[in-house]
Amino acid sequence: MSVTIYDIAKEAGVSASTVSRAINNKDGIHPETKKRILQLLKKYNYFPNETARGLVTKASRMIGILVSDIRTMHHTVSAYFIERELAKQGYCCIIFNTGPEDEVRTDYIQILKRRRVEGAILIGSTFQTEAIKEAISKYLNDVPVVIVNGYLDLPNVYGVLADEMNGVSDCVKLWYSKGHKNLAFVIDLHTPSNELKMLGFEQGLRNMGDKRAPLIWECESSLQGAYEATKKLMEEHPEVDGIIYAVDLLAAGGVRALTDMGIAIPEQVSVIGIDNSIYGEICNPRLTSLDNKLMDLSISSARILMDALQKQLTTKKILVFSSIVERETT
Amino acid sequence: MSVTIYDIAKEAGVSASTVSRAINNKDGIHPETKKRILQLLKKYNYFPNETARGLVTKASRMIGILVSDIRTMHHTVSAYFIERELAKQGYCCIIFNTGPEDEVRTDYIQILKRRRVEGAILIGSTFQTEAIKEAISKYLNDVPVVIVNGYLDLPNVYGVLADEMNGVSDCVKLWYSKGHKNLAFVIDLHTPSNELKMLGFEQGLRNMGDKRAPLIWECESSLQGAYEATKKLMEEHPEVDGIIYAVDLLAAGGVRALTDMGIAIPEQVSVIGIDNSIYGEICNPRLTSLDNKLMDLSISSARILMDALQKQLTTKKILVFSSIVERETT
DNA sequence: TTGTAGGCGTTATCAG
DNA sequence: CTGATAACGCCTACAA
Repeated sequence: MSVTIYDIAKEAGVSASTVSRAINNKDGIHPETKKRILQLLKKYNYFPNETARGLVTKASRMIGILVSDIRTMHHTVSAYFIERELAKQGYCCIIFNTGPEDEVRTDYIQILKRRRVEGAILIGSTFQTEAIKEAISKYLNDVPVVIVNGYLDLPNVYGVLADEMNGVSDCVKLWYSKGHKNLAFVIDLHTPSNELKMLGFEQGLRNMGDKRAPLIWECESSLQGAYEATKKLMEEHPEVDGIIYAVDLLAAGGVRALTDMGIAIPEQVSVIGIDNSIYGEICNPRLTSLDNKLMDLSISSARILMDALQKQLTTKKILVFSSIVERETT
Repeated sequence: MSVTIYDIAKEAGVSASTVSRAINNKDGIHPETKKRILQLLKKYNYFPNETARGLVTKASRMIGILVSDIRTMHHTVSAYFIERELAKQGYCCIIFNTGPEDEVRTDYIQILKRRRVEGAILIGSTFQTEAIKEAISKYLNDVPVVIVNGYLDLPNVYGVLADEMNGVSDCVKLWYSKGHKNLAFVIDLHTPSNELKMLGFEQGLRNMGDKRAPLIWECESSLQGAYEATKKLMEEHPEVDGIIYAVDLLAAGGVRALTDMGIAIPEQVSVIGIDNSIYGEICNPRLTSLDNKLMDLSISSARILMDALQKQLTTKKILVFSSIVERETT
């Protein structure tokens, strides 16, 4: 089908090895010969078959990316920066949307193995499960694996985590400084990441000397879910004057509910989201949000993977600090 | 490194070909032998090297996806559905964020060639340029290529397009029926897709018998850009009572500007976005939007690629109808 | 039913 | 400086 190194060799009247030398510009080849070959390569639009090349060099130069659903805003952003960073280093990414189930994810881990990826990045704390740990140690134990916002204790696994726990704790502190002391935390999925945020919420309250039971409020994982949950929350707990949502999208639904109820934001109820995403800017009033530094997190993940690939010892686990971006809802 | 077919063969006391037969469950192998081999495969966590396999079967089972920037909401959605559809068929996607420049994109097309992808999907009308056409005919002429929302006249290129032109024209009609007749179209990038929307706007006006010059308003491609442009638009053209934005994100910025100016939506100014994205639902009031059926478009793209791969003749170019989803801004 | 031999497109290691 | 030759891991005749 495609033109091979042999076709070029024949045309140039040399051997395949000489052509190979020209392609990979190794020395030990006559400049004239090289020039002649290079012209032919261009003439025939020759491109080396990376697959064949990888077979002998034992390097696929492919990285596997697993993500639950790339449409989730913060995962999209991660995937973007990771791809950019890896492409810069000449790697290419094969991406799979795995959904939430461990069995399906295990299948994809096997697929990555078959494709002989040189490394993998799992985006999201939900990959932090026993089943995934087992799958990695069984099928993907000979290449570095980085988890974005998660970690598994395995020799070849690295973790880059957002310090959302302290971030949320800081949010509580901010509210106290503004006189908002009846706080609620609205959570959708109980992912490891969200659990940590919740912990931060509880710790924040304790730090402020609040002895009451923290008000944790469950909601469906959607704009509408947050809308309804917020309405119910305010009906049952009219004293609430500060709500933090596990992610910006939920906060947007919450803001809408409060607005519809005629509740003044931020005077009567102050609102904070998490992710510092575009959602927060579309929201009216504009959302104050905990910036978990997704870009840094993602780029670091890619870099750590690259370091691990070059056998440079890197930290197994790093933490990236979060910071509050204040807008109009606080 | 990884265990090979030979390792298994040696352990099982058979030849490599017998192992191969067991793996690809071909007949002409003793059930007992097969069973024994299968056990060993499991025991050693053997997985065939797809790369090596691809070399001989001449099938990489990889599809290349090129997208300007996957963070752009409608492209994210496309990439998601395309990946899901292709994965279902056992293909894996290698994705690159190319940015807008033709030279860079040409480089990526070459990379796809080197990787010997079996097909490619280019997401976005901006791939509809002469330079890309040339690159495809030069480097990627032996595999099917599908353009999402675009088309190039090349034997191996297929196009799946949203009928946004008629969609926008329908928006104009809708407005007329509601008595809004001083309309404006706000555009950021002059992509082929946006140009078509603009054409639809102009045609819609003509259909209504409007002889005035259509009011086309330029803006920067961001939430803030749309915000500022809208303010200026309303200052210079206070008579405007209907604005359609090239994409939802811009419309969200516009809605915000109108709200800040104390303009009643939709009574005083009616607003329509395009894409029917989550942005429209976060926006307050909720955005009426032209649904360009991105999901259908994307799934069709993947299906057409699959059909083309199986040499089933498919239409070179299909059109998917858009429809208006009315919410609170009209 | 099984094994042998050859080849997929490259690179690497030797000789020459 | 250049050319055989042997891998890389797998599949597919063809032969046994």
